Amino acid sequence: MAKNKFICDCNVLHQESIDFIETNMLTHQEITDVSNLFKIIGDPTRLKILWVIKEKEVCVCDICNLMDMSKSAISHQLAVLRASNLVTFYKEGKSVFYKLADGHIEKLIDICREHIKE
Amino acid sequence: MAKNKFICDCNVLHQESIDFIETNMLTHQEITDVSNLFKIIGDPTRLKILWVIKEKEVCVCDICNLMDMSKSAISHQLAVLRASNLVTFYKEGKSVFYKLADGHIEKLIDICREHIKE
DNA sequence: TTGACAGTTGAATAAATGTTCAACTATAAT
DNA sequence: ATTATAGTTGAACATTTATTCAACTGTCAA
Repeated sequence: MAKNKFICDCNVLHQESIDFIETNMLTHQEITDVSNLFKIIGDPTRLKILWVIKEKEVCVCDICNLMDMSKSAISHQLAVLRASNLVTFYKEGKSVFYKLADGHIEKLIDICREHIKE
Repeated sequence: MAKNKFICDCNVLHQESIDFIETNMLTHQEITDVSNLFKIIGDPTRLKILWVIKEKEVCVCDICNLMDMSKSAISHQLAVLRASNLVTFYKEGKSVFYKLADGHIEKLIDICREHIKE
């Protein structure tokens, strides 16, 4: 049924389509989770970080040098990646080494590159 | 070689790591393209629209009703999706029907849902 | 041709976000 | 102990971005 008489003033409703789609719709939580993950990868700085640590475990210093960015900027984005469990890390002396949490992100990036090519 | 003496003041450099990573690094253009695509899917409204039209070709009215949002808001986001060639559309009378441009996005969403489950 | 409606668009507003700066913690070396 | 350095963090600032509002186009019906 039309839920939003107050927001949308349309009369053209394809009820069967709407019902069918509503049956297969993602939950609000799923939409939130999935879009949040994409949003995180949807920033060039974070994407580049992920790409860098996908190749090798590297310390924050190395990331800064590879990306020509300040330690602070990198560290802030690493905090975002940590909060989303996309990366793990271990300390060694004064350095902190980061690596990808799992292979899903790699897969995501590859599929996306395929798409771009077309 | 260290490129940013001015930005990062680190001394701990793992040169072999840096060289190896730089060899396999994505180009600036690739980083931009890929992150732009992810950013577009990384918005809950756009993600939901994509999910909706993945199931069936529907008109803007139907999308509005399914999502409880105004025609203007939906139309603005459809414009973004059009600009990125993620959707195609055809007109039928006063209505405009949208559908997914290809199956890549579906694949992306599925992989992402897998990731979320863990 | 007039009125009604599906959809688009530009400007304005409010909210979210990325980087910088400065202060801080923790580890290592002298 | 003191100093230097790798890394983190909070506040401030500037930029981006999503939605609303109002005006507009184009199609259909009377």
